[in-house]
Amino acid sequence: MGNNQHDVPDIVVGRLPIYLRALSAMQAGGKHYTSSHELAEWLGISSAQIRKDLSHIGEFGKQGTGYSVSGLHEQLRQILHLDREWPLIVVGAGNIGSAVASYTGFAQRGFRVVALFDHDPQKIGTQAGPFTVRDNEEIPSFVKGNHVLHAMIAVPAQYAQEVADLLVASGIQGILNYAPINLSVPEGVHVEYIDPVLHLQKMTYYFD
Amino acid sequence: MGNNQHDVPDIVVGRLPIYLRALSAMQAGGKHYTSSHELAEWLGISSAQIRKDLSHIGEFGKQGTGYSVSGLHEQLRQILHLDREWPLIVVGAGNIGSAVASYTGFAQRGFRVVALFDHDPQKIGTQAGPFTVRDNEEIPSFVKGNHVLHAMIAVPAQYAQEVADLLVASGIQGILNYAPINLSVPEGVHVEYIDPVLHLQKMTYYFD
DNA sequence: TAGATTGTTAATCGATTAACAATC
DNA sequence: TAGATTGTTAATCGATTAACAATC
Repeated sequence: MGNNQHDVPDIVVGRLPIYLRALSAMQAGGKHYTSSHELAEWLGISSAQIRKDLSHIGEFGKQGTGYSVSGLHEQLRQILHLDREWPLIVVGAGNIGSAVASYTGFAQRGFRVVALFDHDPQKIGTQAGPFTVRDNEEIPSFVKGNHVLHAMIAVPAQYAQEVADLLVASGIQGILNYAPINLSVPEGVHVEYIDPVLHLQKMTYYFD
Repeated sequence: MGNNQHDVPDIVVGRLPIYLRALSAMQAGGKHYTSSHELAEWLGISSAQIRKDLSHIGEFGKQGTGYSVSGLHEQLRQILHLDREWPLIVVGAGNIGSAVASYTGFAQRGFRVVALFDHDPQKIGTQAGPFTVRDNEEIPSFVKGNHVLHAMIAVPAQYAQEVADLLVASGIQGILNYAPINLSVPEGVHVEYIDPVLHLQKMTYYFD
């Protein structure tokens, strides 16, 4: 009660999309109601954690009954600002960049790739899935002109920082970086990382 | 001193590959020594955390001097069992699976994709980068015959669980799942997840 | 030596879990 | 009503940080 949106811990914010994803799956499966216990089992976490997490953002359940799947889904969508479609650009038209730009999984979940950029004159102008590859030099005007806030970086590690600098200078506020390197960005710009090798290396510790 | 490998907290194990990655970058940059302070600034975490994390696995530094970049790099490689090359298979020869199978970033970091599988008769036998797509039915014999422990799942969400079941039955012990769905696997099998949309959705909470 | 930095201990901080009154 | 489940409080657990003696 009286939960200010801005005192939700980051770690909790990070789990809300996971809850949303589970609720989508339940909805697709025709389920109308669920409980913290069921969600917890589904996700392999504790039911107390789910109730506690949700309590940071509001009250969505009914004692004895649990949660309306579609109701909670809709609430989470609004809290995460996913009740709209966010445009997104991809920089880097190699294997990863092209694959990710063509990925069809964004549409249902609040995002749409609107352009694919590359630095290489050999690639500029070529077709990659539904996109004609644009010149990196067009990034600033494109980002400003289309009110784009999100970008994915899929260039080799040695170019990632300069691309990030260009993106930030262009007005990008959220970067998802596929290059295996840490970026430095100004306060206020969000960076997330995807590096499959880190995940694999984490597992090998337990192997042998 | 007397640190048993098995009392290293998971959360610390998860950071060791990040340290390793930073040390590789330093090494590539010709740096010979570093300190917990320098690493910390590089990674945006505290120096105390780095020293504390490393203390779980041994003593690698010298007072006054810090850490030998190559020395600590080598130690971490050994602790993470990356002093060998791990074979890896990819299931799903769509956009993402094909891109990831062709990704050249595995080789230097301990992994090598050795086969790409798909269920679709239209795809089996076709070429995807350096791979001829194999039939999913070959997975059990291939995994056993080649002592493969790691697999990446890059199939549509609705098939991911059955693929996971097949992989586990074949002897796979570590799964990196690109499908946006939670998998259930037996005790002892490691699962890691990559879902770019979760990262993007986490950021939009802070936007608007 | 003087300055720097480690590895470790103790203190702090924050996240997770357990428990239960409220109530559908 | 009786059974179930929420939202919340208090207890526990674990992770991070601060501080510093040891020492290169």
